[in-house]
Amino acid sequence: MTSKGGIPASPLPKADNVQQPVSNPRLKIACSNCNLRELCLPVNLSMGEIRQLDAISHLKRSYVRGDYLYRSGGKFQSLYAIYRGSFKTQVLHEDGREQVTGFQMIGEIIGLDAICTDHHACDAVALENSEVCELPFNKLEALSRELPSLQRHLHKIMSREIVRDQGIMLLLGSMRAEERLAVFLLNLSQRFAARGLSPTQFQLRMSRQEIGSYLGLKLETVSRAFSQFQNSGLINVNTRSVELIDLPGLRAFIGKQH
Amino acid sequence: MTSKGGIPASPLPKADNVQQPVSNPRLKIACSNCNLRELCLPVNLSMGEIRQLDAISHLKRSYVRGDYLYRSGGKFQSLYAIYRGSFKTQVLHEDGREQVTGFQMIGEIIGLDAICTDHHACDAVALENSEVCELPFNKLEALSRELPSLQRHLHKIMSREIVRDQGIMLLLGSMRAEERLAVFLLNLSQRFAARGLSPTQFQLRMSRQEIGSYLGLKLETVSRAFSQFQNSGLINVNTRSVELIDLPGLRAFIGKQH
DNA sequence: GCAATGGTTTGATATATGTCAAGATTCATG
DNA sequence: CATGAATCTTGACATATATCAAACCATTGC
Repeated sequence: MTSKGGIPASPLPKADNVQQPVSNPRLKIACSNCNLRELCLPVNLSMGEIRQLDAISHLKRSYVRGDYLYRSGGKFQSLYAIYRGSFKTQVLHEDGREQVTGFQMIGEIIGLDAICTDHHACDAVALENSEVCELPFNKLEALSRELPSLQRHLHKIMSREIVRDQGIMLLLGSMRAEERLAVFLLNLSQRFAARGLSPTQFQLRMSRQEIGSYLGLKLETVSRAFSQFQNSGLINVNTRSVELIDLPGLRAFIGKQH
Repeated sequence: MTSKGGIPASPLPKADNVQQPVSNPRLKIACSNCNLRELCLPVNLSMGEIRQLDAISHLKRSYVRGDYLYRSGGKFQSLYAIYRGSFKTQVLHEDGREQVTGFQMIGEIIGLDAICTDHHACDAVALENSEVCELPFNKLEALSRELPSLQRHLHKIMSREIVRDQGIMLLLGSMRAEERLAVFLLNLSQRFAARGLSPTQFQLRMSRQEIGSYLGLKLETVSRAFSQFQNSGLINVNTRSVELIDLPGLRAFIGKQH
């Protein structure tokens, strides 16, 4: 989701990874070295505990834009921690309608929707070149019975997802088009900031159509709202590159009448 | 949520509840004797395990319409299993906007949104005379480390909430007013059926305004949609008492153009 | 049983967003 | 570098839902 695709290109110590073939030192890196606090699993865990978690996880192959990480209806095996790149999740309705339910970036956990039925309830599609850490759920559950802090963290991640969804309900149910876009941009900004990236300048990894689907708007409406913000001097936008010029102004815009 | 207020008036064996002052036999009753399968906690648990769960839970006092079970920002202590009656949950935005995020009925678990921050992210308000079982979350977590089936069940409940929310996003993001109401009515119908109540005749416990808030519509639009369904012969509606005359017709209505 | 209150229905009108269409820009590919 | 395919922007117009308003109905408390 950064202009160069994910985390800074700090070299990954592949050579260290010898005595544990399944182990994945990248999980640790993705999660402890990137200002990700609270976003990924190993928070509040000791190094020993992180090693245990490492031992059950493994890095999956790369995905390019459009690749499916999983599909709705597919058998649930694992959660995935995004290690590089970004994904969208979308739900499908029988009648062909589809709705983007979220955009996930580095450090975020994906796949929680599948636990309740043992089958995925949505698609997860790569928005760019991406990699994930696979976390087999059975092993994760077993380990979290051993490690109360991991257990609590897993619960928090699920709860956070519920709260996030409630925020989107509020957005979809009671905000006007431009407010929705402002919320969207400010949320991206905040998430980039949490990753040590610029909160004011970034590349969008998704199309107007995908943003529209997420925000409950048509792509033309999204485009017009971008132009409107540009004309108001709140942002600079050129197709997918965005600069937030007036963050307080954007915040103040939400909730205003007209 | 039933016309007479929740579960059938089977007598509650209060007298049995002597040797364990904190114990709550009602949890068992609410969850194993009411066709609630999968809705409440003790599913897939042995009687011994249910007893352990009973031991950590206790019945809270009654609530009347308008009473708060908890408020946004309040300290998180417990989850609540609805034992009688029904609640709504609502999120509040700084600017005064509020949005109903769900209506919960007997057997459903409420409070999951609070885990991630240790503070409630929404209000829970009684829609009628109601009672809940309080489940102190620390104890629930400790017990679920002991009982893998309880652990899995807790995860499923959280995951189900995520999936439910995604369904509402789809509804809010891409359905027309009448479709939204049809989805709402069919969802109520299915939940009543799961409780052994009539799927076609029931009393609404919430106002047009509350339905509208949940569905992202104004109360007048909700009222018009009800009238429209009545005129089409799909339902009979008189203020808050509803009869679904043509369930297949209602289902077919969703996704239709115009 | 009546008044008062809050909730519901229905109508007339306004408005935000959707729809359709054309042109411009960007991106991918050979 | 040239070509074609996506994607994005902008305009004109259509439409679903919101807004405002009035009447109606149901429930509560006296």
